[in-house]
Amino acid sequence: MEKVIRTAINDVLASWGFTEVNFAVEHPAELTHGDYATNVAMVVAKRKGEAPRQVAEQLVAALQDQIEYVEKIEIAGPGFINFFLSRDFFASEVARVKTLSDAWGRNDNEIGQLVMMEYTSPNLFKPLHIGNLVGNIIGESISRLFEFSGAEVKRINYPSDIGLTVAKGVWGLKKQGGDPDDIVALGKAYVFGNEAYENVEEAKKDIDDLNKVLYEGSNEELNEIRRIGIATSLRRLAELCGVLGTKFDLQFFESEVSVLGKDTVLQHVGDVFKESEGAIVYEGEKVGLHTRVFLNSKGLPTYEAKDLGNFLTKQKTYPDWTKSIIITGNEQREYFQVLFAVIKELFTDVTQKDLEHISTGFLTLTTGKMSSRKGNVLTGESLLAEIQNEARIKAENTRTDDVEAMTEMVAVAALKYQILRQNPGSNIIFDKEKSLSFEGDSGPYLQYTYARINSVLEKAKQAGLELNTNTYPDAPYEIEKIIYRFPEVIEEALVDRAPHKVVGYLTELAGEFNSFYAHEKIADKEDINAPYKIAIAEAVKTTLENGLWILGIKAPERM
RNA sequence: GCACCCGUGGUGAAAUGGAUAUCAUUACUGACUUCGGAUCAGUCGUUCCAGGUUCGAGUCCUGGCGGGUGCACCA
Repeated sequence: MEKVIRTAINDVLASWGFTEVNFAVEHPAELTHGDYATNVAMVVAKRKGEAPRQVAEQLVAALQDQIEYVEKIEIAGPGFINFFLSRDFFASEVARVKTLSDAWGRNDNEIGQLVMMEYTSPNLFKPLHIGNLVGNIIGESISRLFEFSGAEVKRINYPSDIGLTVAKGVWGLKKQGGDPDDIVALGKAYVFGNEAYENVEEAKKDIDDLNKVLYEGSNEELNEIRRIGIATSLRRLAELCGVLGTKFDLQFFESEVSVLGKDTVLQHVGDVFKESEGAIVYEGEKVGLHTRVFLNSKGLPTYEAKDLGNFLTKQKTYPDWTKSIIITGNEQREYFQVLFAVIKELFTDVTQKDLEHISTGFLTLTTGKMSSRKGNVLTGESLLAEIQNEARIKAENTRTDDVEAMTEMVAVAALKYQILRQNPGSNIIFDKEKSLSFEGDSGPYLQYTYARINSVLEKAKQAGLELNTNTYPDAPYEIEKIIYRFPEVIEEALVDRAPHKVVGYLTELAGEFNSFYAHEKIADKEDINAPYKIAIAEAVKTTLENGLWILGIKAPERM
């Protein structure tokens, strides 16, 4: 509808000889200002040399009765043009939701795109970091937005299986003993190794040497410890991804890509890279960035060279890629600018495609309750576990037959909602109480609303009522004015890489539905509008279902 | 030191340069013999400071103040 109005306005502007006018068509904050509003009159007023209101009057005259479903056009304030949609429009949208069902909200804006989406990317030998968890949740949601818009998405995990972190873990296992097959022992070994590295000069040297030995692969015993530890970490990661709802298409390991990265760097010493103090560096200053080391003075590839190798490996695997998106914490923002500058300098054909880095904020807790658990650092795993413990209590009070499944559903919803409710780049202050409160802004609130609709629809069915969109009351319900906006929200959320717009929309939809529910009896046999109210309930259900899918939150039939 | 990001009710957030800054929560008030009260209705309360650009600034520019992050061999 927005596009229809936009096109109609552009046609009029073209007839006046104006092209490329940058104006907005949006939903006004106030419902009294109509369903859509535009500022176009104020934008062209200057170019046309007339007062905004005067321009608006001419536009309204030209548009009057020209747009289907627009019933009334008004001029307001300094020159806003407000469009009021007809009652039939809302009814036709409710009917459309029913028709489209699973496809409701989808578009084909990204059709033909092959998106390589890299996210989560943890350090093996170490419990899943809180940042990895945040990245996973945001990455999965943006992946789904792309898929909902017709793109093909390849989910890629790029775990670090070699390097200092692994060396610390292997060293810890050697020193302390412990079975590399045991995830708990692995975690302890890493903590031990990390502490020693930071505090004991001798240990630091040991670990650095061990790191080099692991790179070379020259010690069978150490190789074996590393191999088993990696397998253990990956198993654990797969478990967590299962709970979170992510399935990777591919995993590229640092150890696999590092040779390619190193060779590429060595081939371009002199033209792209320089030698400096025994290391091979890229001088980012020439493009307004900073210098970074690609090969250290021992000749080992750093994160930089490995990431270069990672990019090349991805490119080789998917030669037809059109977008490469990497999601990490925002402390790596400037780093990725340098990396992208290097890639573009090395491979000129890449400039035709999109390299994108999406950065996520830090997650901290409101209360000291979780973080102060003595000695325990907050990890992605411990956060999820804590939420699950609380969620279990709630799940026991639901109407479900499967408490374990419900616990997981509610816990994941609570966590994902809190992370996805705000702009990906801004820091998240996590409030466990609120996340599970089931009231207001929360994942479980959306799930509850969904389950409730389902229950009402069940009741209606038992009463022998059937959905029908042919008869409806003269005035549209408020909820109808929210439902039809879903596809627009999806489009905007993808363009802005902003799943939080979907969250905000669904929360408003759920709130509006609950209000509708409180004021109108839906399954009432005596009511001639009951079939239409059922259609509305059905439409909200479909919208919630599709929207929650974008967020990676499950919609329970009962709870 | 330099660079990047950020500063919105008590708290947590939203707002392609648009109309009276929105939502949730807290506190207070009110509504259930009800299709699920895990609900609904209402009241109180906000753009860090100083300039500038604009018909119009939370948003853009300049300068402060406050916070976070990054800046050579970690990832």
